[in-house]
Amino acid sequence: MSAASAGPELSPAFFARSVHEVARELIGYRLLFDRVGGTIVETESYERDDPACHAYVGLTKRTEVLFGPPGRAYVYLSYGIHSLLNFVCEPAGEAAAVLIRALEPTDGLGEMRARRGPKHADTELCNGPGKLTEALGITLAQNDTDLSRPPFEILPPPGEPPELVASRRIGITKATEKPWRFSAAANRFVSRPRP
DNA sequence: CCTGCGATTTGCT
DNA sequence: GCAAATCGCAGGC
Repeated sequence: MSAASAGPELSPAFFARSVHEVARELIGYRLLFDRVGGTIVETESYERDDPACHAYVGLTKRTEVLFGPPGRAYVYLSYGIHSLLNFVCEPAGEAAAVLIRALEPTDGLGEMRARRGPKHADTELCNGPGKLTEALGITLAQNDTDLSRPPFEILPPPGEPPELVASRRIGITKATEKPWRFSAAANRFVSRPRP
């Protein structure tokens, strides 16, 4: 366990370490956006020297957020449709991020259904990186914004963090062998069953 | 239960 | 010009 959280507020220093460490520790934390959100149950880590990471190509207009200071949101458009939320990690000049892949909804289920559609079961509201941003109302407007300030709120687990499972990352074609997908064991809100 | 496909935009080659 | 860190729906078993 690391640390450092004196108050309920999560400081940028939390993100200024190994992206894989942060990705593991985030499981069990609560993520809220405008008071809507839930417990993080699935993450993936991407590092600079990683062919699957956007920063692999170096510094461009798109990746400058990744090369910037830790503790910011990196939001980009996937398949022209979905906004995917990442937390920028490691000191400025490095380039790494944690992709938030699934939440167990705890707050604002009504608003989530208003955005996602009324017929979704609880387990289908936030069980995917594109689904959770839609449920929370996160868009490209949040790219390069500060995670330690409203409307973002990231809170440590109230008790013991859940047991972790590491497996291969999903939906990528490069560096698929890396075990950098982390999820809460036996949790029904993950995006897909683990191997 | 599972597999296949279209949607729709951006960023880099 | 095309691949992409996805999703929902259709259709088959």
